[in-house]
Parts: sequence; C-alpha cells; structure tokens
Amino acid sequence: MADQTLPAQIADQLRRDILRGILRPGMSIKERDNADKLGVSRTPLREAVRILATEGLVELRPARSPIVSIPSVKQVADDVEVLLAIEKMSAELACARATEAEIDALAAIVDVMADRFDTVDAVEMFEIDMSFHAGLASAAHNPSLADIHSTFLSRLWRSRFLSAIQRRNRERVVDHHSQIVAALRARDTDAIRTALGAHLDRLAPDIINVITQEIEQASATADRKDDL
Amino acid sequence: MADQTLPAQIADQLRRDILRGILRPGMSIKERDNADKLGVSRTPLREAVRILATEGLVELRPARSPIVSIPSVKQVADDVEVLLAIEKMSAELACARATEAEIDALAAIVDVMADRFDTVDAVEMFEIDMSFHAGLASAAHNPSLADIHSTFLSRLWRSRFLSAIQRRNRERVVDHHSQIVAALRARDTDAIRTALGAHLDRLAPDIINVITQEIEQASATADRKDDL
DNA sequence: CGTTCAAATTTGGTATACCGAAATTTGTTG
DNA sequence: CAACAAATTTCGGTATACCAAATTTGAACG
Repeated sequence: MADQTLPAQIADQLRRDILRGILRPGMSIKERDNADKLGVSRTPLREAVRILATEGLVELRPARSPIVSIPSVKQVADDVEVLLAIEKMSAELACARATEAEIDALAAIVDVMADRFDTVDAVEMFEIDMSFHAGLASAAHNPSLADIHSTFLSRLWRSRFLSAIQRRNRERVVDHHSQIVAALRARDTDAIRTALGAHLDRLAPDIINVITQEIEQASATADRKDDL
Repeated sequence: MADQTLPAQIADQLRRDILRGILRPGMSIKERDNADKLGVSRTPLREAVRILATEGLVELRPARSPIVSIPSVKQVADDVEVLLAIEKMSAELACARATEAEIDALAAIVDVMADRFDTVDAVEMFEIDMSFHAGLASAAHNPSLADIHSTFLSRLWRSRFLSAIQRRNRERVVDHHSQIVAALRARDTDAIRTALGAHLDRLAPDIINVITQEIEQASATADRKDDL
C-alpha cells in the first residue's frame, strides 16, 4: 500500500470508510475538511472523489458537495442484475479459457472456505468469497470484463457484506462453490451455468432485502442530519 | 453544448479529436501544451484526461505523459466481446420492459435509416446507427447497464467508425434493424436474440479486421515519432 | 568517435490562492 | 412573530505557483 499514487491511496481510504460505514450514505464529503483531515491538499482529494464517483460510491452534484451515494432499491437491483450477468458470462468464458493453474487456485480457495467455515468470522469469510469471484472473473481472460466486474463488485460491496454477515449458510458458501469448480474442471458450460445460477439467483433477493431494510431504517431515523 | 462542466467540455473536444483521428494513437497529451491550446488551465484539462482514461481512450502512465490509447487487437476483441454481451442482454431486457413509445422511437430511427440510406454520408449514417443502439440500451430500463454500454460504445467508437465507413451494406443497416424492432414489438425474446446475433456477430470480425489492418499499417510507418 | 555522467529542462504531481455561485445567517419590516 | 431581503460565509471550480522525478543534452574522458 505504498507505491500507488496519492489520489489512489486517498480513494482507498475513503472507500474503506464508506464501505465500513464510517462515512454513511448521504454524508457530504467537503473538499477542504476532508483534505485537512487526511493531511493532503484539495487537488488529490478531489481526484480521489472522482475515482469513487466512477465506481458509483459517491455522487457528484453540480456546484454542491459530493455525497456518499445512497443507492435506491432500484439502483441496487439494477446493479445486481448487471453483476449477475457479468459473472455468468465470466464463468462461461472461464469454462473455455481458464488454465488448469487458475482452476487449481479456485479449488484451493474453496478448500480454505470449507476448512475455516466454522472458525473465521463473517468478514474474513466474506473476503475469501470475494477473492473466489474475482478469481473466476479473471479466469475469463478478458481484462475489460474483469474491470467492469470489479467495478460492480465494489459498488455492491457494502450491500453484499451486509447480506453476507447476517446469513451464514454452509450449503451456499461451500457446496455451491465446489460445484462451480467441478464444472470448470469438466469444461461443462451448461453445468457452470446451472451451478452459478443457483448460487447467484439466491444471492440477489437477499441483497435486495437487506437494502430495502436499511433504507426503511434510514428514513425512520431521518432526523439525523449529515455531519461534517 | 453550454451548460456542461468545463472538464466535460474539454473531454468532449479531446474525444472528438481522438475519434476523428486528429490526435492519433500513441500521441502524448502534455498537460501544459494542450491546456494552452484550448485556452484553459491545467486543472480542468487534467480532469478531462482522467475522464477519457476511464473511457479507455487515453492511457495514464505514472510520471509520464498520458498518451492516446493504441489498443491491441486483443483489447479490441475483448471490448467487442463485452459490448456484444451487453447489447444482447439489453435487447432481451428491452423486449420485456420497453415502452411502446420507446419502440416507436426505435422504429422511427430505422425509417430514417431507410429513407436516407442513399443520400447521407457515412458519418451521418453511423451517427444514426449509434443512436439506435443507444436507444436500445436505454430501453432496457437499467441505467447501470446503459452506462457501461455507452462506455464500451465510446471505447470502440473509432474502430466501429472505421469499420462502418468502409462497408455500406443496406441489408445489414436496414433489414437487421427492422428485424430487431419487429422482435421488440412482438416481445419475442428468442427472435430478438437471433436478429441481434446476426447483426452483431457479423460486426465483430469486421471491426477486428479493420483494427488489425490499422495496427499493421501503423507499425509499418513506425518511423513517425509522436509530435507535440 | 563513443560512452558516461551531470546539469539543465521538461513535465506530471501537489499545494495554494482566487473567483463566483450557492447557501446560510442576520437584520429589518410589515 | 413571521417573512423577505441583503450581507456574509461557505464551498466547489479554476488558475497558478512550487516541487520532485524523469528525460534530454552536452561536455569530458576513455
């Protein structure tokens, strides 16, 4: 975390704060205040905010403070719809193009999942899950595709996270992923479509439920003003 | 073209220059020179360059001048692969979600195509074609999807343009689009998949051919140094 | 004549100063 | 006391100044 550019580092910091909930949806990100707080000047902070804007995590408004995105249910549903399509496409391509080494790496991730399922906390398990799906995307050998995959993954990171920590389902976490790896090994496009479909189609309503819940909750506490 | 932000206007200007070939692939975009040339300061120009970088039209290099992207054949092929998938997905969703008014608008575009096919020049016809596909994408009623669609469309703009102007095929331009609209009207998902598939699967190799050609040609004239 | 190393220049990155618009606050009036 | 208007403050947008890294150039030495 050292050799990246300064704006990228700032973006990482802000992204973490947003995803961890320290910067809550709707909060404004004032250039001067945040620049001072992070000990940098407005220019790189500004650029960092633009990076997050393209990722969909913050929202730019003309002649106004950027705010942390407060995605509507519709937006989250749209994002999920796109992410699922990208992931299915990646999986099918990976079926044809993944190297044996890449499949081995994915299998190893599933092994780790199975081993640690009962011991690690939700956050760690979630990170492992993320690495599996990122690995699947890169196994499609199409960097453009992997790029937009990671964009939508980070846009939905918080939603997925909230969804994941409230439900720990061994079947989904371990079995589904095993089936995906098995289908990859067999180079069986239909099988991977089925396996991933089962995995993801269950994920979608979960995420949307969590978000719906969070938004209702937020509007209930709507008296809170956005601070600093 | 007035109320946009200054960086967006600059990005538009640069994008035009890149796509029209005035700024050729490999040319460096020096901040000071271009800022002076456009009569603005470095800050908004800098931001404009970042915009184009996220669109894939320019390439940022750490501690070096940004250069106009010179996409490899592989990159173009990857982009085409993604664009096709996005467009097929959009079409299928549009089949279920497009309003009658949206379908009418698309039909009107096809009428314009048919009417003017023999009179307008390639550039204009190309613009009409672009508006059709953009309309199709927005008829899917998923802004996230429409966003990445337009990103890949602009990333491939120049390639598609070069491909389009060298081949004018009434069958493809008019008939294919008519079939797509007909399938939309009938809400026939299979039909639209077939129609769009026929349209696009022919497009892909054309684009890749043109790019392969251009790259070979460029390496043949490799003595030219990037000026300014 | 070629190679190497250092000085100068170029250039992107960052900080800061300035400007105009928008919002907030304050004061006055009905 | 409420409401509207003016002044002040706040804040993003833009320009500019400064800095450090990198490239280039040229001179000196082999």
